[in-house]
Amino acid sequence: MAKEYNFREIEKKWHERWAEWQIYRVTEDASKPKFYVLNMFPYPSGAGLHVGHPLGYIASDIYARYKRQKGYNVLNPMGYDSYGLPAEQYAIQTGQHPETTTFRNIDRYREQLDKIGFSFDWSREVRTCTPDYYHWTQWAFRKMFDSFYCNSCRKACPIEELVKHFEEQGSENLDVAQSEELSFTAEEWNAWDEKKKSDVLMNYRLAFLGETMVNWCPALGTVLANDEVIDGVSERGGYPVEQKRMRQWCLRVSAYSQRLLDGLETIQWSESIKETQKNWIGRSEGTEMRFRISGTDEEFTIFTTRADTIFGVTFMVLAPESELVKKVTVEEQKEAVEEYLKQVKARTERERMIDKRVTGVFSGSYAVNPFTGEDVPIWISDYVLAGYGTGAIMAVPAHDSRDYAFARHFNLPVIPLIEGADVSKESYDAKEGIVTNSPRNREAQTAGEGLVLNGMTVKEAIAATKKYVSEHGLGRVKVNYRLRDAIFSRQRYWGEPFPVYYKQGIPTMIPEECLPLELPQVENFLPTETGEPPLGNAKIWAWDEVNRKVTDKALIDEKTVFPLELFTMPGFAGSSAYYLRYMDPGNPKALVSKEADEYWKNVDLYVGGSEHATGHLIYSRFWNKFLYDLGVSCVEEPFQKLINQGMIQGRSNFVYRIKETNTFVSLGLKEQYETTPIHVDVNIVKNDVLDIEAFKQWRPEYATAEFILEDGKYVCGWAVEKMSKSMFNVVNPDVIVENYGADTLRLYEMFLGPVEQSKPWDTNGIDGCHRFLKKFWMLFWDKEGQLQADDSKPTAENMKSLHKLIKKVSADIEEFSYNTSIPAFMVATTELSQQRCRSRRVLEQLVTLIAPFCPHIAEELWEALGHETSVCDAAWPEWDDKYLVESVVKMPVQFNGKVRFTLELPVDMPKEEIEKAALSAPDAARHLEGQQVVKTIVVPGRIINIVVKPA
RNA sequence: GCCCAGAUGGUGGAAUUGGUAGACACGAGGGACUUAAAAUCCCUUGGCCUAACAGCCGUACGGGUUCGAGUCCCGUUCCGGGCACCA
Repeated sequence: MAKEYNFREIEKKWHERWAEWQIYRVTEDASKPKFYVLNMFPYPSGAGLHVGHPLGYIASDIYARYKRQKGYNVLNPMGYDSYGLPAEQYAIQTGQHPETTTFRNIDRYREQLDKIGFSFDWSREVRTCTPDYYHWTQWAFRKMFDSFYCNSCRKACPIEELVKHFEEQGSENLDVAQSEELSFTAEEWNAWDEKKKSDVLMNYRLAFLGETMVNWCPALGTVLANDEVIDGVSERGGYPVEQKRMRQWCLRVSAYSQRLLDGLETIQWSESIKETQKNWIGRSEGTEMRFRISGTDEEFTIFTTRADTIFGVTFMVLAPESELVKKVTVEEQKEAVEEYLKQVKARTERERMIDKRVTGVFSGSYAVNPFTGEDVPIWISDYVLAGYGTGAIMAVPAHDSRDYAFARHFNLPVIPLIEGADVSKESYDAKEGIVTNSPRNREAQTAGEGLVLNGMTVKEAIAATKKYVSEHGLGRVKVNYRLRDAIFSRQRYWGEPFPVYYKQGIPTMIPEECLPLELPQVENFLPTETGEPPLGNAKIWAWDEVNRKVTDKALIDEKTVFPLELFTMPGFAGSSAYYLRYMDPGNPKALVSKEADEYWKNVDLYVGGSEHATGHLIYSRFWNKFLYDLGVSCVEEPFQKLINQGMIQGRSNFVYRIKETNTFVSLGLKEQYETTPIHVDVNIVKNDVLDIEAFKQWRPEYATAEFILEDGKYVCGWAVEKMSKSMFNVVNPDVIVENYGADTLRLYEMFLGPVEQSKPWDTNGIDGCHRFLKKFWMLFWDKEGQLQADDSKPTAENMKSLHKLIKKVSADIEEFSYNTSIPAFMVATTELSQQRCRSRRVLEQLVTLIAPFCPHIAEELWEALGHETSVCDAAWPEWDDKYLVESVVKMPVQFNGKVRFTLELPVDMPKEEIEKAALSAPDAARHLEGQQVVKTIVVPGRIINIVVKPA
């Protein structure tokens, strides 16, 4: 009897053995180099895992196992991002408490993950919703509150330093990140009361309370961060989002804009993600210029990247929210302006996006162009954003399409400044060409005497204007970033509570010793449309408890009960530094110990979806940079290399019902009838052929269905769609594991295509991978089911097949092209099988090679080969080019000055020798001496390819 | 509108980075074994022409560089992703 590949038994056995051996537990080990592999941890959603989820986990698990075999001490942890909107929405929809559903979902996830055979060190698991974890989320927030960002030293510093500065110099000589530029003296500062000082400090803290325009989502009952809003609706649920002015906790992410940008140059991420982040940060170099309001001494500042177009300014525009609006609005225009402001306010973000009509109103005032002395009208329009630059612009309709549209609509003049630019139909926006009309005539130039741009290229003109402006005190060179501060509070229940209480209205941090501040139990955790936080429903005792804890320690001076902050933190709070916690998960004294952090440093390989490009991947980098400034994290960038696995889409199947009947027609014949396509569960379809009996039982209304078949089969149609329950195209990995085994699932997920590419799941091809594993298995057993490994010397052919495979697989794993390794395994298996390879040495190495991909079968065979330890610790084999004839370098050679050769020579011939020999060779034969010609390729013309093999 | 990535058989996808395009797998067709089915194994499978050998055409489209282009350059079309009154 041949020995059967009983994957169910094998996988069960090894799951138990791994648990018993604690094989995946890692500790810091200075004798080995470290390697940190990390997956983006999942939200434990109610639907459980589908086959798309494990894709990235499998890819990283293969890498982790490979690195371990290469001798690294590998950290490969897993945990759950269990606070936040998705978990809470699921709880609300199913009418349960989020804590109940979250923990149940986690258990379900764990069960599913365990079946796939990952090498996670579960002893390091973290859950963001447990107090011993969010202790450190609150702790970091506290630290941010107590810090400001110093621009000149390019780092976060303790707020005490800033207070000291204020006491001594007021706001003089300050170069720090701030919400708005404030100006006060030391005397003023010292005279202010606590409340006022607190308010002023909010302008500088890295975590601060800010009165800002927020994305308010009434349906979700909470505010959302910019990255959580897509096309004017919420990312979760697609509910409408409106702009609302609210007092919110914010993180001063913008302080780190430049460092976030610079850091991108030091990490190995895909170009597209880096590009996305660069766009999101949106650095733009320009000039700030001051304009005087005509007839007054008042000045205001604008920002422009096209300082060279100063002579083409025909009007100015203020954002409707700008504080200047009041100042510039004259009596006669007051009514019109107020009407316009009302109108703007009534429009939601979404309406503004869809309807891009040109709107605006004249303020009645004029600004003086500092270069020409001309008066230009000041307008108010919502095409200028309050939050970017200074909320005011100089409009140059000839060279900016938005200004152009505005000018044409309100009939304002257009003055072209580039030679040959035709602005009769549209503006000329390109930053190229020769400048003219600048200035238009000498007399017009009063204040700006000396600045002549005519004849310059646009680039030269920008530089010249910048120089002139800063030298003459008309403004300054300025870099602006589009990156906004993150809104950090949510009016929801299921999140980290803020470690904040209000002392006489002053937001105050709960002392470090009193952390964590635990989330209280509440009866009603539903969000409200008005924004009243559900934490307000907490029973008094829960809050009292916290207060007592704080007061008993005499850490606050009065025995009064102070109100606590009722907002909770957003989903990204817990996921921003979890990779540090994995290094030292149980530590009650610190987020991570110095020793653990210095050993593991940062994540070497991070695997996850690209949808987090402007969310988690920005926040985490910001958070880590802050901790780096604090000296908590010893590496500035948290994720050295990033791989974005593609999404697995669903492959839906359809049946075609003939209209108004219960008869279904097969795909090939459907054109003859009028039909309606209906989604059919992909689990009752195999290779697009419908299981008719299963279909009849699927739904009661199909029990009596009739079918028009082709070739005796019912063939279904198919389409690629999102994997979702409603499309009946969800494939559960448990089912695959049950039918084919985890090793087949792992192999097939990788075989499906490049890891980084999105692709539909199609169970059809899985048989091929399963067949391969059977063949692989049979390589080791004879007809009687006996292990057929002996100590015979491997043949040259054996070695060639093996080393070809080692080389290919090693290179593929390093490059994450697992999909091309699998064919190599198939070819090698076939070759070794044909060669009737029995050599223990060869078979053992073969097992170690497949171990990262299919650990269960590898363990079983490794044990059968007589090993008592796990294959996880078997050394990764090295290849030797001497066995590889195909491994060659190609080198074009000039032959007799006329003929070119491409010589394919073994790699082990030193490069210098080839070159020397080739260049001096009177004929090619000299290279071929003592070597056997295996293949000669003569391309019509003059090219010869020669493949040689050492004799 | 701007930026990024891509387009190869019926399908998923290979191609040592400028050197015999289509590896490997699926699907399809044919065959062996079997009472039969499953499983397993073998052969064929880009298109056209041919009895066959051979030959010609083929990597979205149009040009170019090169002895030689799926690969490099220029232009066009299409699909995907990101940003978007960001001055």
